[in-house]
Amino acid sequence: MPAMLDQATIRNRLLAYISPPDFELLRPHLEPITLDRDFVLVKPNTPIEHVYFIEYGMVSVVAEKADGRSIEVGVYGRDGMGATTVLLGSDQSPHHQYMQIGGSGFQVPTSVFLELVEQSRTLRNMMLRYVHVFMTQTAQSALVNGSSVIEERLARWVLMCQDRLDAMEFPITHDFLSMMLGVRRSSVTDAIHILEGDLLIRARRGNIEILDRDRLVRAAGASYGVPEAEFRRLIGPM
Amino acid sequence: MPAMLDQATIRNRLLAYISPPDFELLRPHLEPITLDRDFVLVKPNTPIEHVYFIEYGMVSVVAEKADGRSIEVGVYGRDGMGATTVLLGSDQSPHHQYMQIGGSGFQVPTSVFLELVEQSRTLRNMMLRYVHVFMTQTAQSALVNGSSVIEERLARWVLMCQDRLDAMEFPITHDFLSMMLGVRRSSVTDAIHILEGDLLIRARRGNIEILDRDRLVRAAGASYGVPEAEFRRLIGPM
DNA sequence: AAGGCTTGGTCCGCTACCGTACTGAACATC
DNA sequence: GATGTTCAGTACGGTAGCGGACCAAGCCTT
Repeated sequence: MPAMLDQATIRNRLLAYISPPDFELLRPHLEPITLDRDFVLVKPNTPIEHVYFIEYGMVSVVAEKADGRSIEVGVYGRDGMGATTVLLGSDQSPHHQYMQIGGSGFQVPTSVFLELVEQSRTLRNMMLRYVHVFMTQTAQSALVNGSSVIEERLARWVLMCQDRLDAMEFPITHDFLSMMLGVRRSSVTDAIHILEGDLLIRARRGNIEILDRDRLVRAAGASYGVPEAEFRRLIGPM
Repeated sequence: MPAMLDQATIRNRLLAYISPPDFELLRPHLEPITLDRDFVLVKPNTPIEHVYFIEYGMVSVVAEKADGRSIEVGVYGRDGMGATTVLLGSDQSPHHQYMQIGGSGFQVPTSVFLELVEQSRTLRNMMLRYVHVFMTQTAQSALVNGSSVIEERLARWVLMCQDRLDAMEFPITHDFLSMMLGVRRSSVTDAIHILEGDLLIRARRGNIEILDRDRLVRAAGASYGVPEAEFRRLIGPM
C-alpha cells in the first residue's frame, strides 16, 4: 500500500507541494495511520517518537496552566504537520496535541524525518516555512484571546475547522469548544445561538453546520485571516 | 571596535552560548547599534534587512488586528534574537517589533546571517532552538490572555522584563503596559496598585521597581515559568 | 420500553473589566 | 515662575462573561 502512494492523490498540502524528488525521499517512510478522536499525537514534556501528516481530521494544540486551565494555541489538519517542534531541535514540547476531529494520516519516525530534512534542503525549507505559518497562527490566538468577544472567536474557530476539513459540517460539542476557546460551556452555547440567529451556522447535538461562509468571515472580523494569508504566501493555495 | 569583540564579555545569551568557532564566524559581521526606545526592528509585512542580537534593552513583538487593537505576543532582550522569522524561510512577518526599553546590540545583514547558518549546522541549531523557546512564549501569551486576571498578567510581564534587563527597576508607563496587555490604561493602574499594596513592586511616574521577586513569581501564579523552563532546557541558564 | 449517559438550554447573582472622561501631579521648556 | 505636555489617579454606569447549578432533550444500551 505505501508503495503505491501517489503524490497526486495526497490531501496533505505539505506533502502535495514538496517537489517530486522530496516526496520520493519521504514516501517509503510514510506509515498510514488511523487517527481516532482523542488520539494523542504529542504528549507534553515527553519525547516525540513520530511526526504526523494529516490527511483527514483536525488536531488541537493545547497549552495547559498549572492550575488546570487550558486553551488551544493552534490547530492543524491537512494543511500542515504535527510535532513541528522536532524541526527546531527540541524532542519535546510543553503542549498537548490530540485529534479534535478524527481522521487519518501518515506518521514518520522522528529520527528518520530528521535525517531526511538534513538530506534535502528544499524539504527542510518547506517544513520550516510551515513552522512560521503555525507561529503566526499561535500569535493570532494570543491576539484574539485578549481582544475579541466570544462569538468572533467562535466564528474564527469554525472557519479554521472548515478550512482543514473542507466539509460544511463537522462533529463538535459545546463542551469541547469551551475548552478550546478557554471560556465557560454555557458561554459557547450563547455564542452559538447568536451565530445561529444570524443564520451563519446551524447547530445540532454534537454537530455544527456552516450555512453562509462569507458572512461568517465577516462575523469573525479581524480575528480571521492573517495566518491564512501567510499560508498562501509561503506554502500555496489551500 | 568589532575586531576587539570578545565572546566572554557578550551579554547576549545566544552569542555567549554558541561555540567559539561559531562566534568567530559571526564576529566580523556583528555591527554594534544603538537601539533607542521605539526603534523599529521589524516592520510588519516588509522585507527584513537585518537580524538583531540585543545586549541591553527589551523588544516587544506586537500583533495588530485590522480594527486597530493590538497586543504583545512576545518579548526578547539579551536572551534571544530579533527577526527569527528569516530562519524559517520568510523574509517578512505580520508582526511589529520595536524597542520597548531602549538599549543597544548588534545587527547582522539578513543575507549574511542566512549564509552563516547554512555554513554551520551547530549555529543554526542553536538559533532554531531559540525559535522554539520563543514560540513557547507566544503560546503562553495566548494562554494567559485567555485565562488570567490582569494583575497576574502584569506580574508576568514585570518578571519577563526583569529577566531580560537584570535590573530591579525599569522605565515603563501605564499607557504602554495597557497596549502590551491589551487592556485599558486605567485597568493597568488598578493592577499596579494591587501589586503595590502587597509590596511586590513600587511604581513611580514612568517607572516600576521590583521589591520582592519571589513573591512576585507567586503572584504571577501559573502564568509565569513555562517558556523560561524551556529556555533553560534548550539554551542554558539565564 | 426503561434506564442511564451525554449534551444543550437556561437562569441566578456576581465581578472583572470596559469606555469615557475629568482631575491633579510631575516634568519639560521657555 | 508661567505654560504646556505627559502621565497617573479616580469615578461612573454599563456589560461580557463567570461559577455553579438545574433540568430537558437527544441518544445509547439492554
